[in-house]
Amino acid sequence: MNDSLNLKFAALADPTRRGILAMLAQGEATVTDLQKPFGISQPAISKHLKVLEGAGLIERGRAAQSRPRRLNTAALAEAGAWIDGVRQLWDDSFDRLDELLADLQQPESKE
Amino acid sequence: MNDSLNLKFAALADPTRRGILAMLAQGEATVTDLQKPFGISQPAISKHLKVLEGAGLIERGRAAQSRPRRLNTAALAEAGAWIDGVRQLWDDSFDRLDELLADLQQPESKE
DNA sequence: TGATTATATAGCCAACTAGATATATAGACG
DNA sequence: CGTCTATATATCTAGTTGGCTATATAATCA
Repeated sequence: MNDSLNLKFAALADPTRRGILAMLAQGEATVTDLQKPFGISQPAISKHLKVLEGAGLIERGRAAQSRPRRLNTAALAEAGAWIDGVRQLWDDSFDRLDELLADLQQPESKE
Repeated sequence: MNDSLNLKFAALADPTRRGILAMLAQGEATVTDLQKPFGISQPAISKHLKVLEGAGLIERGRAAQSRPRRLNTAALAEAGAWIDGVRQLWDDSFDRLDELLADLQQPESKE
């Protein structure tokens, strides 16, 4: 259970894949387009795209013999939501109450 | 260059580490505390903590013989900011102008 | 001091990953 | 049809990773 989140974060862990996502944020791009900026082989790009697609982060279109990729921002948002969730949990947590109390008990805190 | 972002996303790629972060979102915890929920060895936990600390996502305190870990939300926020940046880029992109135009040229769009 | 508790480190191994090259598939076009 | 362009798949390999057990360090306490 939540495997798709797992796939998303695993996909985001690679810098080349993040680069691909950044490129796709500016619009659709073909495999050949995507290959240029990174100094790696076409199969390597295709493999990365497969991972990204498996994570739902991108989608595959079709135009003539090319398969332009497009960003799926909703899937990206899910990863962002996990991060926000943890941060929110932290912000709302009462577990740090003792710290606050400790602070209040030392009125002459220098620094 | 931006290596620290890399470390953050790599750290987030593992489900156990995300679990640890989720636990720490509710307050400090020791290595022993953290070990319980996951069915893995103490050294495995320590290794994960080392990765998380290397990414700046957590910090190490000290209390008697224990080293309680605490979440660093600012570092987490940086990963979130990258995601938001890509989404923003997509939202603001003019590359999809043609789509809009195509839409406008079909006035009888139902729905 | 010696025993106990908490954590870290070392070394090992199986699984996975990112890259490469070689080859296959598929559509476009003359 | 054959050729070119675009992409996908197969196979291999070196490097990384996540887990383990065994052991080391470090602080506490009797």
